[in-house]
Amino acid sequence: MASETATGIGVRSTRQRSAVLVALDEIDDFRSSQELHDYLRHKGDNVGLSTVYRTLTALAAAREVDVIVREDGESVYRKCSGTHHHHLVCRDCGRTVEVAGPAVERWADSVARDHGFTEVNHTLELFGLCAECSRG
Amino acid sequence: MASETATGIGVRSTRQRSAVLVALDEIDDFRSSQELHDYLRHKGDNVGLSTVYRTLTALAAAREVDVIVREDGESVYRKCSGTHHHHLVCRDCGRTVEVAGPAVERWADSVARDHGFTEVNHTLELFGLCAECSRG
DNA sequence: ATAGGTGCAAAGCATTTGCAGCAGC
DNA sequence: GCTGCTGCAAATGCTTTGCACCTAT
Repeated sequence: MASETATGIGVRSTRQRSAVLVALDEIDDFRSSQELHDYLRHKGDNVGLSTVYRTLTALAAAREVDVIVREDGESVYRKCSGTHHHHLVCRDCGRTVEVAGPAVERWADSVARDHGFTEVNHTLELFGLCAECSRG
Repeated sequence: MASETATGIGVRSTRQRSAVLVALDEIDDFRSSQELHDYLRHKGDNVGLSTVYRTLTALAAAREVDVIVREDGESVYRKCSGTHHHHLVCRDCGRTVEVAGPAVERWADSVARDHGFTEVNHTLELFGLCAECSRG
């Protein structure tokens, strides 16, 4: 809450940051930095690749976007609701559903406590084929 | 079950594969390919880095080792029990505890079903500070 | 003998960084 | 005008691959 800006990150409002934010609003599946960069390029919003990387990294750090590290090690980003949740992602078309699992959170907490661990966070993502894609 | 060998992968038994398998037995935290390579090197078991990569990839494909993709995108490997489980990992010292969560598995299945997804698998890892490390 | 395995060095990729120029404030 | 932001290109770091040699069977 130090200094509120249009983008939520940084101190200046620039064309590039707005463009990235708009793109994230338009797309609502997880996309990599490079994919977002291509998307912007095709729209005519030219933004340097490094800027896309820097912006997404900053947005993720500010918790304004969710990040998932895919199994191939590539990071993908998506604008999400503010509350804690996980994702059910179609591995074919990328369609994403936010899912909340209070039971899982409680389970994670108790497992951590049982083993004497503190400051525990968790990663949990579900990957499968959505109804559309499984009618292949 | 085509052809059973000493290592569980490939058709030949080589010094290099045995060395990697032994190392995995000796260490029981998650280690990257490069870390395992260094470990072997210090032991005097010289194995090419590419061979370590190839062996770990093959072992993971054969489900003989577990893989976790860390947040920085690096893959880390560990020999684990055969049954399905997840991990509670100390982010400081790397100490790892296998945890089973039948409730989580059921939850994942039902969430997937509710959304019409099929062939769903999930990634779930807990990261925190173990008792030792939190007494900093 | 012959395929599979190995190792080196080079290539591939995603991502980060140095630095000069540009642009909000 | 300052300072932060941008963008290019170079650098980084993990991982994969081409290819010639080696070795278990």
